Amino acid sequence: MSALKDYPDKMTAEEARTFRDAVLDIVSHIPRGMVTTYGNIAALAGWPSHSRMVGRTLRYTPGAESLPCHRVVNIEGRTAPGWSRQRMLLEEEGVAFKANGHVDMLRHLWEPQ
DNA sequence: TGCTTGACAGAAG
DNA sequence: CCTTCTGCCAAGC
Repeated sequence: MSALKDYPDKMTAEEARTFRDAVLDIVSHIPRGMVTTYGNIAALAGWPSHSRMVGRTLRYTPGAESLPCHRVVNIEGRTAPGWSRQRMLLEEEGVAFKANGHVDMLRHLWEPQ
């Protein structure tokens, strides 16, 4: 039995560039007052197992600061460790946080069709 | 080449 | 709810 995945398991340099561009494009389309998750972005970009790469891309790609990357949280609604300003930015656009400090995902999760 | 480190996800205790 | 562990995979050392 061949255990083939429905997506490639490793990226070529060119695929990595395509992935990065897709991630940045998706992030740029997140509406005000909404958030999405690393895993969701990775899946939309065509690499479902690369959620960690999404975070890496946003953190280290020059120019990502000009995108609404504060609207990216983990699937539980937790904000990025060591970036307290993220919560501030989200609250400014009306995103509600629960008592446990997580984003209320039921109200603010954005999932494009 | 091999081990460690994460802006993750999910499960376990 | 919180911490820790495992699986994941590119990057750094």
